[in-house]
Amino acid sequence: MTTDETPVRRRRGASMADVARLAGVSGQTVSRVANGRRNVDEATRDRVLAAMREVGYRPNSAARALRNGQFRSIGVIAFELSSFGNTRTLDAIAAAATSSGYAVNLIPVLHGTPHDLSGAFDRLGEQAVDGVIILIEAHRLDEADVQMPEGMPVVVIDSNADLDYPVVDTDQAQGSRLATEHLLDLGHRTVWHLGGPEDSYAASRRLRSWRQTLIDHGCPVPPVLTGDWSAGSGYAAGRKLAADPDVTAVFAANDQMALGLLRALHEAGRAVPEDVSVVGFDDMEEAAQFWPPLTTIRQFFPEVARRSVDALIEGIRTGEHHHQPVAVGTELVVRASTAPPRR
Amino acid sequence: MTTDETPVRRRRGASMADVARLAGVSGQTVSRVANGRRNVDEATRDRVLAAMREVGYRPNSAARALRNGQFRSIGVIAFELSSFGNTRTLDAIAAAATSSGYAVNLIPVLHGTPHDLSGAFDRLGEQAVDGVIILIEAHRLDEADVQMPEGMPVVVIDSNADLDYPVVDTDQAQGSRLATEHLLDLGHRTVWHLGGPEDSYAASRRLRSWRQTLIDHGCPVPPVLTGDWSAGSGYAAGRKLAADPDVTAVFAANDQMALGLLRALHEAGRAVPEDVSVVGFDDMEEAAQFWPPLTTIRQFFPEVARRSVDALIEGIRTGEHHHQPVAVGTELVVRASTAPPRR
DNA sequence: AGCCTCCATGTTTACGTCAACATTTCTGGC
DNA sequence: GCCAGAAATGTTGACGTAAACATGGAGGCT
Repeated sequence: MTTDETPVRRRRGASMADVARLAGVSGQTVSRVANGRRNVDEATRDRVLAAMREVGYRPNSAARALRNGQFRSIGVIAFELSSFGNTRTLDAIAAAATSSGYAVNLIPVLHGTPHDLSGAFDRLGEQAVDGVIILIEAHRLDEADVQMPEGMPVVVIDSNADLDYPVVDTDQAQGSRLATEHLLDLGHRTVWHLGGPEDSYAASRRLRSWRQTLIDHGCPVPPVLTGDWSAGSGYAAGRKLAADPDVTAVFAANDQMALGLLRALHEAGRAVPEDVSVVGFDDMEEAAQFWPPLTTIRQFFPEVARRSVDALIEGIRTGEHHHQPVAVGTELVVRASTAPPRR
Repeated sequence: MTTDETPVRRRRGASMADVARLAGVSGQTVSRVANGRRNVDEATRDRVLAAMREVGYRPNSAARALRNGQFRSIGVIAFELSSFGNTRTLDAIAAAATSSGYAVNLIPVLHGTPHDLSGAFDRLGEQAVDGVIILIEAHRLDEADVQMPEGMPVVVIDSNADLDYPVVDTDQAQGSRLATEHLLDLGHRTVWHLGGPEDSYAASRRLRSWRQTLIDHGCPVPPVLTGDWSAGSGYAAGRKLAADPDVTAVFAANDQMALGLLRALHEAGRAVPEDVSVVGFDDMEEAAQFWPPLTTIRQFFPEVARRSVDALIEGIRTGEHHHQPVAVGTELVVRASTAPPRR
């Protein structure tokens, strides 16, 4: 597997020893300056700083990591970023990690089969990371017969609280309830649901909460249509919904599917929101520019990311983790795609 | 800056020495097995492999990096991933890098101000990376007074060939020409342009090529509207375009702005494509589900990423780089948003 | 037999950093 | 002016790995 003889080229930057020689001090003093220790004489510090600048000194993170047993880096395991939510979350994780002084290692899972997933975890053991955030539907972890390197702190962003790892996620149930109740409050007799893939916990949470909300309000529970998060699948499902004159309100499990749904409704000549009201989930940036602008449930990705990173760093520092799942609330954003039903 | 005394917890995994002891060989033999060298006796290798499994040995990448002077990791410097293109590119870079045995370090630039940018590059010197792919509009690099750590291989994904670094990018000019000619071929008298931000090279390339194409075909060149890539800015510009009855064909510099444009046209009661034809750029996944489905220019992000990663690894290996810019072609995808003009 | 070669394996060492401990220099009190 | 104690600075060694070099034994050739 690793048999190729790579022609290696050493990058040879200035080391502490070089700086020390130039500044006429010991390497240890350079180390102290580099780490902002205060027990260094002002004049000495300046001399060292000048020397650093002169030789273009950069700390060698490999040596530092070896010495300290820490990389100050966290790994993020994710499928293709194509999904809007994952992208936003990753972005926010990177920001949060950076502000906490951690680097981010992106560990892609190339094809999503259990085999590839295991591959990602195998590689993980060799990755220069102190901990891992998993951005993958948890059920796939089971499938993949995954073995985390022993002692590797982990945080999972997912709604499955059964896991053996700390879990952070958007409060899917609350968001789903907000969406459904918004439509009921407008006077719709009931709300149809265009759900995400069955094997997604996020999707099943949204579905379950939608159903429960209908039951709580004494509304009939229509059959569920299922998509795969993509706009294309939303369109396919939308064609069926558009053909049914009973449908006056639909809650799509994400904005992308809602987009496809809108297209299907337009195509069928059903006006939104006059004939059919539509609510999405995510509040992706484009949702405000859909036609019509989409009422949706806003997720707070930065908050999810912040909490995940903090929990992970806590785990890295202390070696323990809180199994208390964290749920981040959502917010209803009302736009033009919802209105009372036509009488 | 780095004065906090962090309570450090060592992660202590099995090392080569542990494996060696258990297998009754020297550390060097373990190293040979770990690296797939073939000059190890079959029986010995098996013994070592068994010992590795028993103690759960994982190579320590810090030690390896220190020893070899290489991290087998590349950095990707990017602004917020919000832009669709960057996300796709990052995703593809991660895939390409992984398949080449390199890890990916995501280095976010938090706010996009010159100050933050310098921060990213300062940190860069300490990052555990062998090279860097820059996913930032190149002109910002100038603004930021950026100093790459000496000898750090760099590849820039951008259309500015004036840079001192190897450049890889989509062939903006070719794509722009495709879009414009498609509309002219349909019989439109001329094509309006909704451009990206002025300080973006990609945007200015698309704009220049659009203008040149019109000139080549002897068409009048209408005034340019300028957005900031966002769907919202597309909407704002779209309101102006929608108010002008002369406008029958618009080429938007990306799909997101095209989405906002479509909304503005709908709102103004101008039918697409009957009254106005619209072409976008990118072919984001949702474009096929816009209303109407959007004719657009498809970019091949995986190709761009592959080329970038290859060029970077080449630079890492050899220490030299080819200044030959790489331009990846595009493809016209015709959908329902374009049609001949109404006569 | 004597010698040379090839191959598996072992030993030493350096990569750059920083904790721990050792030493030197300064400060102030009497 | 002397000494205790604090502050600044130096020395040593270890983190885990792998290249370079060293060793030793098996087999082939004359």
